[in-house]
Amino acid sequence: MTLATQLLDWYYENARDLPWRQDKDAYKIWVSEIMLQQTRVEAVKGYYQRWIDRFPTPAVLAEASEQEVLQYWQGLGYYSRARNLLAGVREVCAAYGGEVPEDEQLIRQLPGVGDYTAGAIASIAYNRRVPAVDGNVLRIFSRLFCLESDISKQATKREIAGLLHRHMPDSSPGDFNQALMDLGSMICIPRRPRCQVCPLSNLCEGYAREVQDTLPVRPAKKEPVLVQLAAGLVLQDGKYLVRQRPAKGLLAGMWEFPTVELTGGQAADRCLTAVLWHEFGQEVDVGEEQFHYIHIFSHRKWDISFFSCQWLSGNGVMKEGQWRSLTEFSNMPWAGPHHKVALALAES
DNA sequence: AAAACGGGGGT
DNA sequence: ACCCCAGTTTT
Repeated sequence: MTLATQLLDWYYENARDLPWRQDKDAYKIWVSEIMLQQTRVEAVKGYYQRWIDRFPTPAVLAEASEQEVLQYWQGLGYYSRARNLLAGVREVCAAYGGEVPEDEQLIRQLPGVGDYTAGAIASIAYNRRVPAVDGNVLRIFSRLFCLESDISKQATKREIAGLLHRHMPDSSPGDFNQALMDLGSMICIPRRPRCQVCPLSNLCEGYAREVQDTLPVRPAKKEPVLVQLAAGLVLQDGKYLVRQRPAKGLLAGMWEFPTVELTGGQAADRCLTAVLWHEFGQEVDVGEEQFHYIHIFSHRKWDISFFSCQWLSGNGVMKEGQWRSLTEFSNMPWAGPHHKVALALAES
């Protein structure tokens, strides 16, 4: 019995039934792999089905507008993935006749496709014997071989890619890679791995040494930065002032209620008034603070106050931004969870 | 080599 | 609260 045999035997008995495992269509595998980058399986399922219903083939997606594509991505995060996927699909239609190339190196050239995703697509859709090193593989192999090097380091990833490649079977390399995903999801989980029911426990050096709970070794976490924002719900004639974020950076291209970063502890209402005047050339009457909302993600912490505003004089010229009803705004790709909250507030 | 990039679910 | 996820791109 080899590692691959033991793993595949377990996989064929215990494989998860996932929407993107219905067939081996390379485009569908591609879509699923992009959605799954840094995103949980449970979160992806609904988005994937909706996406395939609307964009069933590369040709259909290539014809769609970026705004609509972003809308279908709304809430999934990392929006550059959607842009890259759209650009990549257009490239496939233009350069490869709408068929995803079979060669891993060519797949790797597509925007948004890194080493992992190229390996996953090539192995799953085209049965190529290429490794796909993701967080699951790093965790599983660091335990299997008791590797104590930092898995965020490039050298560690290369080492594990080599080990993985050595252990891949000649047949069903795609199943092998997917089996590692399922093992990492159900058995070799980050905390308190279920070694008692693991099909590879007899091969696992980490388990033998009883150090599986200390692996893998990750980099020390960094302190989040606090960013204080004030957001305005500026109303005129039943429509709210919204603007589009810059094409690069945080939440690129997403629509939002106007916000202003508060530095040095200024009063939020005065600061918001000044920015609205500066950006949109008109005076507003900032009302009472509505509530306070805090959102945290990996490296930043947003502390946001919302204000309701009345648009005053009608003389100024709006330099940027648009007026939208709440319904219209809801149908645009909008930024972040704080605007979900703002929408709920505005609707109440 | 390190930072930037979202959001959600598990514990 | 904290962890961390089917990672890639930019700096």
